[in-house]
Amino acid sequence: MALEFNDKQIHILQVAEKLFAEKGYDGTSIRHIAQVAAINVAMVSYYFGSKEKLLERLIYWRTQDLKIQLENLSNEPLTPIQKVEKYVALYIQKINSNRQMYQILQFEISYNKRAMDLESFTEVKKGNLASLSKIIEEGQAAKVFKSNINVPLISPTLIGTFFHFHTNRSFFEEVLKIDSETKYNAYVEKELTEHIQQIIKSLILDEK
Amino acid sequence: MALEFNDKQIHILQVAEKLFAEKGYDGTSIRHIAQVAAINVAMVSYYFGSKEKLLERLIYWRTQDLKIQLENLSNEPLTPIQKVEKYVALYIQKINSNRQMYQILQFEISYNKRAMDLESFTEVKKGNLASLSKIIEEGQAAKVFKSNINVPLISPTLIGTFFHFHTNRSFFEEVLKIDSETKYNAYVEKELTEHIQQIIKSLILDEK
DNA sequence: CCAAAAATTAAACAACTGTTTAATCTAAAC
DNA sequence: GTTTAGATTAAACAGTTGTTTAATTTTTGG
Repeated sequence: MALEFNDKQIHILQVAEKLFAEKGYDGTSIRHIAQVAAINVAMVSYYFGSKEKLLERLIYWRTQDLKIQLENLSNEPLTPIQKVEKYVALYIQKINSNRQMYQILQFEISYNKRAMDLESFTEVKKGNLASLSKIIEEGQAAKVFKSNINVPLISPTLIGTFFHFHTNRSFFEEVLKIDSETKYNAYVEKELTEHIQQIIKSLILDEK
Repeated sequence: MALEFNDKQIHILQVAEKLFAEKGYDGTSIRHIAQVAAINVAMVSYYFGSKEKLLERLIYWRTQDLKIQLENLSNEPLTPIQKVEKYVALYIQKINSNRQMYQILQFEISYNKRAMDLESFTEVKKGNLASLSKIIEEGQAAKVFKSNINVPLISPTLIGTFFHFHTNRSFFEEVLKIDSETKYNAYVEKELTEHIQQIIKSLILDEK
């Protein structure tokens, strides 16, 4: 699939991403996209063929960003436990900066009525899982990690915790007395990240 | 708000719940609901006023079910840690049997474009949080729980883990080699539940 | 049995949906 | 400067949307 987009196409993709994430695919009309993007309605069909193909292209375009880069991490002189911590921090950072796309994907996956090709996303998930498996195997070989770890259950906890927190943001802002965007981001970066790191360490560390 | 529904109204609510959960609110037309429920399109307006009010009533109707019953639990002769385990098991059971409503609520919360009254759900969440706080305080008083526990972060992990697992069900079925409905339910009841219980225990237990 | 109320229906309504058309404008190529 | 391909437009298209209407049927209560 060709992925060379011109500036106008990228602009449309960005507006569509925002609106799909905010109002859902079905809740967003092409006319609304056109209005926000300040273009004519026909331009979406002209450039992308259809609304559904626009979504397809958007997902394929953004999905490339969701792969966690661990090539460098593997070679860094870090202990297995440090690598896990860094993996978690990188993952949260990645989800956080791609909130909108994760939101869209989440609903496309559960409402799988559009026979959409989500294989590229599945590949990314498998890749991320394999990266984590590798780190964990290193730790197990070094006898610092438990031997019986259910690796596939780690990412649901990581992603699920973050996303449920974010979806119910206003509830937690009230409960935790967070009253500004800055404080929210700080809370995610520190408390929430540490919370998740602590959980994952407890799942893999051998407690004597 | 009156909540006495006749059989026909309940039938409409059940069909709407199923379709809203499967295809989303915007992805579900009144005509589709009417067709599945085998009624005339006008009946929805007749009984509920509008599509939006149907959703409102549906949420309010089901939300009552989402409160975790812990009155009996508190009086049972259980240790604090046993109470937490039971709390988690009850919570997962509750989410599992109300998957559809949780799906709808998740959507409505994040796409809060409909100025919907979700306060009843917020109250439930607060109640569930208070129940957990009470158990944890008991455990802290008995010196078996840690003193610095971030209680509000526990439920996002609980609910988030479950839901992300369930949303990406087909992915995990492939990875975990689960090939039947029975095996899936068994996995949720056993492995996934134990996974979450283990996590939450690690968050509250004082490790010497 | 009959009158009043409630339930049910098909049809119509206007607004909105994604998409296409055909005409016009813009900019590059020769 | 003319040709040509691409970009952009307003208008029209047919289908769907939620909702209302007015007529009809069914049920209820005296």
